[in-house]
Amino acid sequence: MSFFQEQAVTSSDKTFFRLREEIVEGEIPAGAKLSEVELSTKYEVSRAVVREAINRLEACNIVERKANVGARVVTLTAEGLLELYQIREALEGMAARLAAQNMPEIEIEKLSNLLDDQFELVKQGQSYYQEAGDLDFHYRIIVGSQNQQLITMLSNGIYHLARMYRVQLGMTGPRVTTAYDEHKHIVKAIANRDGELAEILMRRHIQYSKNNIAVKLSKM
Amino acid sequence: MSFFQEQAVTSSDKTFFRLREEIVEGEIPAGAKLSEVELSTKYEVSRAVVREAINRLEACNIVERKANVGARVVTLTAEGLLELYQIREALEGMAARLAAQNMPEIEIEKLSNLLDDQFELVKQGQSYYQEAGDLDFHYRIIVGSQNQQLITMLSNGIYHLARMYRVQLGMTGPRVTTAYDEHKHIVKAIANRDGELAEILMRRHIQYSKNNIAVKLSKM
DNA sequence: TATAAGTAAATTGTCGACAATTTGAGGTTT
DNA sequence: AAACCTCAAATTGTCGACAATTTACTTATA
Repeated sequence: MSFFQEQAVTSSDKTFFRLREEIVEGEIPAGAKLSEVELSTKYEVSRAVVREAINRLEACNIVERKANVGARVVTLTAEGLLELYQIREALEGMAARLAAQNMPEIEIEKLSNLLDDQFELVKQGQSYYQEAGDLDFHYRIIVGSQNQQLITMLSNGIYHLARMYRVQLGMTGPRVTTAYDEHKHIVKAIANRDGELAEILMRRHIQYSKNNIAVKLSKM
Repeated sequence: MSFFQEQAVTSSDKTFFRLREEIVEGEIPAGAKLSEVELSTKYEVSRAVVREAINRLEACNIVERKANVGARVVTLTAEGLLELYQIREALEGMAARLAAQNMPEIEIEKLSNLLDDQFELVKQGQSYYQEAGDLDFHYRIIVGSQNQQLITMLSNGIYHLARMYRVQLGMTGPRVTTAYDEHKHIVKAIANRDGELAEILMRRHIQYSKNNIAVKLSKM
């Protein structure tokens, strides 16, 4: 499930990862107060490491903090989710464009093979998409952009937040049907080194996801 | 010079702002080690405060930190600067598109008037651009997007880093000549509520800046 | 001499205690 | 009853000290 494995070396790292996991997966609900003393007793670490972990979560836009008052898990709104998808559209569109320029042939081939494998599952009736496969696809293209800052931005920031939104709004496992073909076309454009087309297709792909989510949200 | 004024309430805030200023403006040079004890004596605060400030700088991508070793100011490379401009192109392009959808008429008018004022200066021979005016222009469009996460991302993260690059690579006060016209056209597209054109023009505008910088870099 | 092992100094990571600020309850005044 | 103080409890912000780790120097050995 985790590609880019981050490894915890300090106690703060562990606390940060654990806290992020609990928030993203919904154990700690949206809007919840994060009490430093409470968490430090729960995790059996000092307040200082909890503080540092919370600071990092704030940097990820997962919690909001007010001076002298405290930190709360961000409250999720439909607008916030749509905003996030607009950002993803811009950044991942650019990633696809850059991947068409920079991604090594061998990586493109591996990505193509990955899709073929997934296609086998589709034929066998296993519903495309598992979320993991989708994540893997997007992540490989991001890495393929070879823009280090873009990679950091998307893997550290956006994805956890996006997953958090989906979990908390009850829309894990997005649309199953057409995404496979869209992925296919994107890879083809990258293989053809057609950056402009790759960007257009990726942006449209993300727009579809966004619309799909917007529809679900409007039924709530 | 500072639009979105952030106000420091805690001691950590002050230390963070001050440290960021010193780094961005080059008083603390690229690659410099940030010793916690040294800074805490220099600023006359505790190490905890300095630590928190450094953590925040890390979140802004202004310093890099290795566990049990310490934090250093990021070393600036030409590739890094170009990477940053690719990200700006994607995000600010999207911002322009959204501004065309969402920016209130009154704000568009104020932006247009701002450019007219600046045009007076150009006629009087005062070289367009001061950096401040350029920043103001871009910032207003970003805010006009009304995408809160995009606004946060660009104002907190990207801009300080971009300025830091320009200062340290000795390219403050970018190209003077054509930028005014480009700004004019972008505002016109926004006023016409033509998001697609606004995005294209903004992206091209940033590409020009990037190319301009790339040329300067190649002469070094 | 070059390499390796060992040790001391310096730096970061973690902790518990104290200071400053906010919050809420209770009482007072209009 | 509503608005406004007062004060205590709780929470966050800051601090100095100790623990763990890295770094650099010294010494030993091939």
